[in-house]
Amino acid sequence: MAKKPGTRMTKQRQAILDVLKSTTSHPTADWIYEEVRKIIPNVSLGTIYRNLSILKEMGEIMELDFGSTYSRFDGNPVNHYHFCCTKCNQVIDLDIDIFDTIDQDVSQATGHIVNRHRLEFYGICKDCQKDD
Amino acid sequence: MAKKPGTRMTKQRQAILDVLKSTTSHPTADWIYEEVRKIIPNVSLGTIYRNLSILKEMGEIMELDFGSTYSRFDGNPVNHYHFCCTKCNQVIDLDIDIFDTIDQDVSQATGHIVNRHRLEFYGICKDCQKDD
DNA sequence: TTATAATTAGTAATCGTTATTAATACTAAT
DNA sequence: ATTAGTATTAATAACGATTACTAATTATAA
Repeated sequence: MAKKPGTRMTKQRQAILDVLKSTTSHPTADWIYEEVRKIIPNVSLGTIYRNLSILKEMGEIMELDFGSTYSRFDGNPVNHYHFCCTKCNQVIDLDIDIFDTIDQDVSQATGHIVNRHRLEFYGICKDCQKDD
Repeated sequence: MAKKPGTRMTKQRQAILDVLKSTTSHPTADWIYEEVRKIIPNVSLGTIYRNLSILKEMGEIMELDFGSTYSRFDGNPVNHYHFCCTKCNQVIDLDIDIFDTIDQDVSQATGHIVNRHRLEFYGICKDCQKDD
């Protein structure tokens, strides 16, 4: 873990990271807040947001936004693609290969420097197809 | 234009649509508000939001969200990809071919019904590379 | 025209997120 | 150990984009 000098790994920050690393459910800040409260009952919501921001800066986690009014967070910082169910709003990791040359392709074609890309699919998940 | 029975094309709605169709700059609701005010000075911001929502529902426009706290809107409802400059926050249309079979591919591989996908690239745009 | 319901302007409320502040707790140097 | 310095915290207030509400207006079809 790349530790910037001066940063401390507090029990709050560790708990937030642990919660995020232990799920693949792309939780919201509020869900993380509730989970961390089970470990540190008087943790503050502001602490959740501040640390999520710091952990993102550190490259430990990713922030996702899928057209909702709120963000979701992903404990896996390595690029991967997502499927979003427009019915139940579940976000599912996709196990498909990354287009690893596409950034360079776009860069050459356009002249913009491309650092990363994101790809998302929208539709109805397997579960939601059952209950129709 | 697919017109749902009961919906009216008011001058406000028409103005909002005109403003959006006449730019490729992916404006915010607030920018659209300022532009429409030049035509209808006492138009309300709530009217902007309500109509953007309705026009999106009608398939006339698209709503974009790029990790900001606000949405951007696109007068071109046909799927296309975007480049977002992380320095100046400009959003640029990309003239690259759509992966038109990828939705089916993911659908078959996962069992989820895939209706659409979005692909975005992030980096430093041509303009911002100059002023370093 | 007229009746009906969609739409509007204006404004208040909502809600996710961010900023503020005084208190706390690491960390390193004495 | 004791201190000084500073990152971090809990609690709470503030913020800003968006949405909801309401009475008045206006497009549309009969």
